[in-house]
Amino acid sequence: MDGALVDTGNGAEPGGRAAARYVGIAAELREAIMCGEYAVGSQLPSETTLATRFDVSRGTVRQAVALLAAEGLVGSRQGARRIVVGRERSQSFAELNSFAQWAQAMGYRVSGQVLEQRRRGADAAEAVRLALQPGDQVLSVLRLRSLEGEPVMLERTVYAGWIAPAVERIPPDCESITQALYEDVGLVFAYGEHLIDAVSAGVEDSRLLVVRRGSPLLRQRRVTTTHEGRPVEWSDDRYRAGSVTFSIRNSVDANPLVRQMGDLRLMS
Amino acid sequence: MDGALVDTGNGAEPGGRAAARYVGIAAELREAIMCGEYAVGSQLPSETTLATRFDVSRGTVRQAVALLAAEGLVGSRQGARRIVVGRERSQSFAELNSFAQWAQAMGYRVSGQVLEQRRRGADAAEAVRLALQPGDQVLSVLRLRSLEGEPVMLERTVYAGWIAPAVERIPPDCESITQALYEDVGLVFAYGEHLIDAVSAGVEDSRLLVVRRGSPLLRQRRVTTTHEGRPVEWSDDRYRAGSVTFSIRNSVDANPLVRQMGDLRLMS
DNA sequence: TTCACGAACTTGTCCAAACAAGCTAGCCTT
DNA sequence: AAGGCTAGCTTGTTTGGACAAGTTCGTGAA
Repeated sequence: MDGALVDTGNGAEPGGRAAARYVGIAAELREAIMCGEYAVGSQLPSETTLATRFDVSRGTVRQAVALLAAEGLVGSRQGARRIVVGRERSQSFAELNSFAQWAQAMGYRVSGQVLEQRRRGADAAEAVRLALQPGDQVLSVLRLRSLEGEPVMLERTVYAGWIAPAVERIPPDCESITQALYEDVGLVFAYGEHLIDAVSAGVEDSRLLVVRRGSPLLRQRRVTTTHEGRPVEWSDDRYRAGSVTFSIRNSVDANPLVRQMGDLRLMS
Repeated sequence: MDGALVDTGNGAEPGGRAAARYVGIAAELREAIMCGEYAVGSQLPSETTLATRFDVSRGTVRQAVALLAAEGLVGSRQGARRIVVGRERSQSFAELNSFAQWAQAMGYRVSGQVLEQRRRGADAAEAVRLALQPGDQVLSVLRLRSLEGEPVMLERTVYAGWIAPAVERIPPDCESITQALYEDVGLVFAYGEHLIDAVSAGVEDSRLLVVRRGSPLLRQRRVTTTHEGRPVEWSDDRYRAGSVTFSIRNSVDANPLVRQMGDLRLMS
């Protein structure tokens, strides 16, 4: 018996085939929507129809359309046919997390440069974010990212000590840190939490991004964790105004985004 | 026979009971997570265990945890037990769409004031966003929203002509337009698409929000549509820096947010 | 003509079962 | 003691069926 011991190494090779049937069905439907075969505002075929067409059970069709719903492409109400609500697709997690992977997917020329890198002890706030003890060793990195040669983003990242050696092995002009860490030590950035707001450019910001002091920057602060929930990095990324826009599609019963209160005391 | 003709008007009464079993199970698990019963980073019981405990099939348990996964509370990998990755919950769609409903849920005193309101013809861009013909009648509204008495957001909204009469019936100091439209004509804002970036305060912005000209504002542009996919409004909301932060939780295989390219030509 | 009713359709919820695929921990060999 | 292997656990995928609940639209009555 058995017979299947092939290679237990890892099943997550890039470009690997997606075995699941419903993923394929979702892809076909997505393609049809993006091609305009199903216009925005129009109805999708019923689940039963699709089940027959693809020769699967209704459950499998439901998984496929659930995927599209999560991407914000289709909406549904009980009793009524599903409708198409959008055309562009939300891309993968990598886009939010890796500047390079996003830019490359969009076909832009991207570059990055480490300006500063040093080990130090974690302060109280960093310790909380990274689930460390205050004073534990962390690696602090300042990186400037450019698109088409123009500096567009300044990245201040703090890595947890346990991943620091791998980060230090990365060449200073590496484009995609995410990818480098995956290839080097197999680290996968699996979960992320992101805070987005607007701030004015400080002295360092304005000098490196080549903008006037006090000019608006879009700030994305994020914590990234592994599959096991272990925090890897805490980062403060600042984009030049106009260089990047975040986009969210949501529906009445599926909403990933939350507004949070700032500190009113700091405002007056 | 039958007997259920109560009111066919709408089935979405606030506070209505959620019949679905899996919603209740999700609520119980969510509660346990937020109470710290399952710590961040720890494992959830297995699906089989939960199925036994709640006396339902595994499929139902899977629906419940899928809900939690969509909220960003738990993560999972095939073969390994599900883990808790976060504690705060993403709230409902209303939060992203309705300033008032968000603020009220957070317990803040919120107010709003219409500063300007007039009908006019839609320009080309508006026509596209609202699925109208250029020149079709729209209602343009300028609203100032305040939190705890402080002006924090300036809202420039364009409503499609067909909803304009209902909007005009709303009193100028109404707190929640979303709620007013629901109560008046039963309109439900079902889907939304949002673009988030940073801009400098213009002349009008700076005067009304009481900030210096050129100071950073967080901008949220959005299109909202009905259940049927019909666009209702197109809005440009600008928040004082520091007053509001957007927050997103995502995972490697569920990501609602997309970064978009700005126009590099406008930057130099 | 208008409105209420109901039949047909469609999505939502739930179950029970089976197998595939990945993970973990403990056992056993080296 | 270190390391490889396997058994058992756990999540992922899929099927087929059943009923509930909401929508749509045509028919028939007022």
